[in-house]
Amino acid sequence: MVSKKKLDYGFNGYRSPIIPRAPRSIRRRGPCKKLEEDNKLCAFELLAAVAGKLLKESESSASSNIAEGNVQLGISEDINNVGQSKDDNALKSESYDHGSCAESAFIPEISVQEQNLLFNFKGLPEADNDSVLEHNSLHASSGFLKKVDCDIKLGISEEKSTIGSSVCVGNSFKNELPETQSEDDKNKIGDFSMANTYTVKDPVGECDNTNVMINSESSVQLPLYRDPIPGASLRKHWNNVKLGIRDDDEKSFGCNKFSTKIRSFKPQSRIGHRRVRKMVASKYWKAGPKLKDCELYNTSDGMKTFYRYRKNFYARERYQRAPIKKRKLSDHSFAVAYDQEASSDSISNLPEKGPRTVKGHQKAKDSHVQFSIKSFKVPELYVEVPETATVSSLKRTVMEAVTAILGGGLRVGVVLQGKKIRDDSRTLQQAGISQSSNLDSLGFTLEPSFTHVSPSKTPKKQKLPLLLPCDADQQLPRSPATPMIDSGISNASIEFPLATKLDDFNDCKIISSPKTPIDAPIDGAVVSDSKALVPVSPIDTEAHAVVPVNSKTKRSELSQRRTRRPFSVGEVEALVEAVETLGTGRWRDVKMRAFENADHRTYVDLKDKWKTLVHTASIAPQQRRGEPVPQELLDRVLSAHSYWSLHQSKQHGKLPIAAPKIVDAREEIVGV
DNA sequence: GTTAGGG
DNA sequence: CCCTAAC
Repeated sequence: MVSKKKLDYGFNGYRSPIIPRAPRSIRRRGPCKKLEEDNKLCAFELLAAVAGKLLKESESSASSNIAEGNVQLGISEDINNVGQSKDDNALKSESYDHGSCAESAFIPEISVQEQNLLFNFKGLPEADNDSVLEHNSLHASSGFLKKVDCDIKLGISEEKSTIGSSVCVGNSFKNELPETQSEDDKNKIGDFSMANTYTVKDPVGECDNTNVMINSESSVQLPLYRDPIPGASLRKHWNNVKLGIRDDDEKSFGCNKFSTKIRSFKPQSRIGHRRVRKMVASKYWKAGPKLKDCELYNTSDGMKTFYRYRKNFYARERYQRAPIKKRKLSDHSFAVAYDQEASSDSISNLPEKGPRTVKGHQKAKDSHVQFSIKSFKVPELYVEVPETATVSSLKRTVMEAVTAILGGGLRVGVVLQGKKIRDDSRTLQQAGISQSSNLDSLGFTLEPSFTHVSPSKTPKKQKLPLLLPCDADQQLPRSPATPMIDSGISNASIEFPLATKLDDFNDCKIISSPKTPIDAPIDGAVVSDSKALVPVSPIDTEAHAVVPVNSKTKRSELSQRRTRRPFSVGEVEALVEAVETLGTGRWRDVKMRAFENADHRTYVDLKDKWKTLVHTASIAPQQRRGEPVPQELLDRVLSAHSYWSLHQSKQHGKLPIAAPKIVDAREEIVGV
């Protein structure tokens, strides 16, 4: 075997050849397998079926009592939970086992360590202070039949000494289910309620200070696609994300307002219906008229993104054969645990306050404005599961999709009057955010910070630290957020509650109202019929502002271009080394050999790098840019390149080219 | 899933 | 780096 022979390729001596594996080209290649897709059922259909059924059945029940019932259910349930360990407080997946809303998944519960959970419901003492607890199902329901809003506020007030930022996570859902409802449905709804509710022991007590609890009108949404019309889009979103201001007159309707807003900005629409109809053949779905209107975001870009995710899922699965444990919602993963800093920086709104970029920086006496973010809408997710998959499997799949999005890294952006506030060090005052000014124009955005989904195949490999605490043991599709990108909250473990709102169901209808004319175009643009659903992409406000109307930088989507990670000299060397040995055309092997642990370097990257190296080596040094690569390496690049060009690495397991410089020293030896 | 190349 | 065709 030639492989064992030592070949002298240069003056530098031998290099023990490595026995390369047969080139992939001659390795067996399985026939195309591509039907998984065919065999898979659109998860939506499944979900839709459930939802549709639910709705259908509920069409005959009265909703008014639902409202009340909800609250009660919620409360009772919650009460039981209160006092339990935080783990117990954590979301229970079971909580949403019932009635799934295809449209969105909500993670109703919240588990915040050591936090105070405030469940506002009618009757909640709002007096002792200025806190304004708005919304509330009961209030709302009384005023608006059929609407039930349960808001949960998580008051994170760490001894007033800290920022006392409180994030109120409200999961408001409205049941606009018509008339009556079967017992079953009630139960379902009840479940939602329960899930959504988390209660409170000491309602306002904790807020008993000068803090003003701002109504959580804030809603942050990750739009699936970018709105072609910048301004419009922005406005849309921002408006929805405004901070609630205490308003006694309206306190009871906070939720309603909120929901309305949310609806208003759903891009959606008609196309959505169409799409749904197409996608979901389910009779149930059809049976659920209300659902019809649910919007489905869909764009080719989004789909792409999705596929990207999916790819990852697959990849992960492949490497982590171990069953993916259903993630326990209980761990802080999805808990609405906002890092203090993060929350304070991006979520809280303090009227008059000094610098507050640092936790604990505040004076206790500062008055705070607390506002809650009712929910973060989870971008549309698209999952596919075989018809034969188990429900559990479906759940897991959805969970993974969600996790991929949330876990991929999100950061919060603050937008004020259409402008993104980037300077994190500025105080709210400096940034122009004060209660007296334009809270209405204040908005928050969720931006994906995961620039790439790491194709990491080595689960064991440790991920970047900035991930959530629970990250370690989680192999779920979570990509290490790129640190650089994560500037804002890199060290924070922020978890956005997924919220699945019943709200969405109802929204559907309301949504249909031609909210933003601008939506139209969008809809029109949506053509893809494929069932992909996808994670939405957050809008890049900045881009919006600047991009011309047609601009549709696909990049702005979720599928952001990975951050550039220039190869270091060391990497180049490793690459050269590997290629010298393995030859070109075997990038996967090169990857394994030299970049096994570099999750961010895919074999494609290596291939590309090699390509550029060859180019670089071919051009005059003056024309080269970037970190200079030692000429020596470039020489080796050329040598190896020419060598392997002559000896197709594919033909036989070739020998490595050992010596730099003198490449063709003895090519013939390689034969055989 | 990999490769090879164009973009 | 991305995207894709081709394998």
